[in-house]
Amino acid sequence: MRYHKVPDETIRRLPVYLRGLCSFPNDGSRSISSQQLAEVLHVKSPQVRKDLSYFGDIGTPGVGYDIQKLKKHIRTILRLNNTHCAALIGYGNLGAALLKYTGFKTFCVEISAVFEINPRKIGRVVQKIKIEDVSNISSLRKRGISVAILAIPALESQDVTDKLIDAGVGGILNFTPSYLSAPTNVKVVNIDIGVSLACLPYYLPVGA
Amino acid sequence: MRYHKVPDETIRRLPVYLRGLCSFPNDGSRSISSQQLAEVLHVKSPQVRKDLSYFGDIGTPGVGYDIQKLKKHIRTILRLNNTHCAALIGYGNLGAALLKYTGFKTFCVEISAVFEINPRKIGRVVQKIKIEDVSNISSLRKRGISVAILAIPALESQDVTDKLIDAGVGGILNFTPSYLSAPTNVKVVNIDIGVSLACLPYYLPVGA
DNA sequence: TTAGGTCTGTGAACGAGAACTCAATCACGA
DNA sequence: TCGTGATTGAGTTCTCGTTCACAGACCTAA
Repeated sequence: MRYHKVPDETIRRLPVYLRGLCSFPNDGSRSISSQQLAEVLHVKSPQVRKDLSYFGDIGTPGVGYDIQKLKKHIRTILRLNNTHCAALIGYGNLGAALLKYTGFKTFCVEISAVFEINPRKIGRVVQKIKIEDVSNISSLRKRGISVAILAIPALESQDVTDKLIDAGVGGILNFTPSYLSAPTNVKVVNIDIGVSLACLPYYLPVGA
Repeated sequence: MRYHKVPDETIRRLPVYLRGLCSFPNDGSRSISSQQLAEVLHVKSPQVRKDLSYFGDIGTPGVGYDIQKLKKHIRTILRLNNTHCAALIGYGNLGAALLKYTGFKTFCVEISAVFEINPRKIGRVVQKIKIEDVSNISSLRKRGISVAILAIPALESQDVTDKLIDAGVGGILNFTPSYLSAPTNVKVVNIDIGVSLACLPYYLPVGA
């Protein structure tokens, strides 16, 4: 693993590769070429090779990539070998949907704690998880939870973010429409649903 | 408006600018400089100027941008002047949350139709909207709905997408974890929640 | 009317990432 | 053992978008 800096875009594609591999017919051929993988995922084959080459020699020339080995390799790179526990902050409409969302399983991530500010929701048990007060966020460090999903109103987002950072959280998936200020060693990934939707009309044909 | 091609990234930032402007104190100063705007939105000021300059001379040198005029201008560019109606496909956990989501209002987009494949849900009325069968998607054209939000299982995503395209839909917000094949005149914006979350552990400090 | 300060618009430099290309490597069969 | 076909890994080129820097436009005030 020569240590050039790996582009963020590459990291973002790795889960896509992983999911593609998981849905690949496991029986039959044990190997897959960059071209085959590229076709399934709708990217270019040099892209696949370049992405994977950042992490050392994974494939074998003339053959391709061993499917099982590649899956394991990507999981190791992304640190998805053992199940990661995540905290969900905000049990509103979106929060409730995210808690039930099944798409995290592929990536060995599991929501194991839920926090709320609304006293009427605190204490309720949902999906076997007891909703806690946001003041309990400080306990995340000793519980070994270092990833958080933020699904609360914009107004409180920075306050809660500060609490999360204090509690040792190193990665935040931000569904709020606000910019979150955080130290460089904390990774924030933003999902701005409103903005994503607002872009669409621009691309509509002029008549519509 | 000299017609150089506008980068997608610029289009994506425009809604962010718009939201920033909306939350700006309307009273007092009527103008805002690129630097002020940049500070609020956490981007660089040349970026703001460049983005806006793609669409002609909007600001006035020595003064800045007239807030009201700029808002109107961005809305015009993004075609958000009059309310856009969108169709929601899939009333599962996520779909239900999206229907209640209030973040679309800022951008004058409103969900005005809901479709489902599950017969037990069809006919129910939610948020004043009657859930329809997916076969009704073909009626979207004459109803003037050209934007769709896709929140269904991955398996059916391409089928439904084809139906949407047949019905004249020109923009799709895709929450499914699948690649959607669509003609170039149809814009697909992907939100892959699983992938976004799966990226986070990579950035955690090595001990965690 | 003019001088000075402010801020935009834009061409040019810069940088990051994607695509291309090809030498090096491997499996396999003769 | 050697030759052939397939495929990777990585250096190079290309493309796109961001940042920079400055000329020119505008406002204000004297």
